[in-house]
Amino acid sequence: MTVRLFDTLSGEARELEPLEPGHVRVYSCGPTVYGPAHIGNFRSFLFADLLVRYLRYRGYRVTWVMNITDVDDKIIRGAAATGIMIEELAARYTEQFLADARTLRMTMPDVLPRATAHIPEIVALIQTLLEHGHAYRTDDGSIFFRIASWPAYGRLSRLDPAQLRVGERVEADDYGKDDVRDFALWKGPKPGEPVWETAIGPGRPGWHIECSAMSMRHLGPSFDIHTGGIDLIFPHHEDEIAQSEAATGQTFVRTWLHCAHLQTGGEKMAKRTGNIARVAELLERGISPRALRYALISAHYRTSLAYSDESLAAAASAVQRLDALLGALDAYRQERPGDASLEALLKGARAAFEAALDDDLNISPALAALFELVRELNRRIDARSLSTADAACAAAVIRDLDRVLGVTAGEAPERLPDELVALLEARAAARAARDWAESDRLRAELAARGIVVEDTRDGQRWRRTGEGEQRWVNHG
RNA sequence: GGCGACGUACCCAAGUGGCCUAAGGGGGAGGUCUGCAAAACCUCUAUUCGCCGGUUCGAAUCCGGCCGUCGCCUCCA
Repeated sequence: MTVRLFDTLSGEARELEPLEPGHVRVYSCGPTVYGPAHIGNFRSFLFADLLVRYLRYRGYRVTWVMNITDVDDKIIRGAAATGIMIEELAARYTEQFLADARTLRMTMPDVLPRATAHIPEIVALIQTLLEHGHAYRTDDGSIFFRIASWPAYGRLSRLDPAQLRVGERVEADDYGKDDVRDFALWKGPKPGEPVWETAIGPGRPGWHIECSAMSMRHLGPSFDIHTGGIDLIFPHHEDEIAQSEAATGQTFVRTWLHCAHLQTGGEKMAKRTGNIARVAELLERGISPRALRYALISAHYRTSLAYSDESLAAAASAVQRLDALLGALDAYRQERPGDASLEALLKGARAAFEAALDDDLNISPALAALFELVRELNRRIDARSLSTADAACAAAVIRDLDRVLGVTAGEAPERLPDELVALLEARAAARAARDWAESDRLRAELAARGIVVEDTRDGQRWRRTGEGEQRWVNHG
């Protein structure tokens, strides 16, 4: 069994064969830190996270690089509008991004390179392109990539350069271009904009060049996987290929993976349409981060995903179903011989889970396999047909599969204040004495203090009421 | 205008020629279990896959047309 991934450039699914056997190098286009990212952005970051988690689950060593664009037109405008330095604005939203990423349990990339920390690499790349005749200067000190010098331009996006509509938003300072379709590698100095004094003159980097410079700096001139949103295919990734391959003469990226858009209200979630939701706002509304993560990763990455309050609620229920099972397995105690068919059940579920994800990260059948296992384990819990050791074994398998998904509750349960623990213990005692009136009174009292209690054959379990992060904790 | 994706139950969403009288999650309706509650389990909730033709022994799956939705075409994850 091998991992197959759908490559945008060739238009076909291909087996993953890392350049260096056993070691996969992945570059993901990360955020431009001009404001807080919305959850549509996070869909694409979490898709990359899922990829990395699965490859590691599969035993690959993975080097994952995600860039942070900390200088661009929007950041400059944003800083000017709020009267702060661009470094300050970028730092603020970089922090915000990292906080949101942690909230959503995104694996931390091995490297998070910032554009402003890679000016020498960017300049060197542009110098090479100038030397090879793929780039030219204009009067204002800008440097452009000459599309006409690169016949393969348009292959990734399947666009014919000759057919490209010339945008209406051509800036005044772009008039010096030889061809309106040429794109900026370096932007000449302008008042009020950051300027670097470099060997190619003063100015600042264009958007596309940073990804080429940073990916090749950290992963080499040729690497395995490059991810991003589908909207980056053109022009961003098309430009990356052109400038990188024109400079090195080598294949830039072996497999291009693109994540489809998050849809809400029937259209793409985008800042310009205003139909956005942000992680911090959802947290304030009491949404569980794990439910949000589940909602964003639970559909195949190449299909657009409908997001709504309803989809979020469905995700929350699905996550709670997993929580409830794990809680039940952890509390389960039964002296009896082991379940002879359990091993085959667990192996079968794992095999189905892996087969689905091997197939271009097809997560839907993987989740189906997981939930079929959940139902079967619940049946066996009800039937008391598992031994204590069986239950622990089953829980371990679920948690192992969750290394890929990252949606189950963490290991460290919350400690309740002593007075609430006392109430739980009093209730357990009342139940042991079959004093139902007292038991119900204590349940109501706990409920009034925000604690839901349930009774199982293996004792009480509790969790906090309301929205937000919830998990069942077994108690006696 | 050019290029592309998609249309499966109340919602989300797999399945891309026979194992489909169509996964899984959510929601809804009944039931079992339970002191009660919750959880869990069981049954039901698409004889049908946008519409119309065609190919085939056989199609949700292939082909053609039509209708509809969405995306990209130098801000974009």
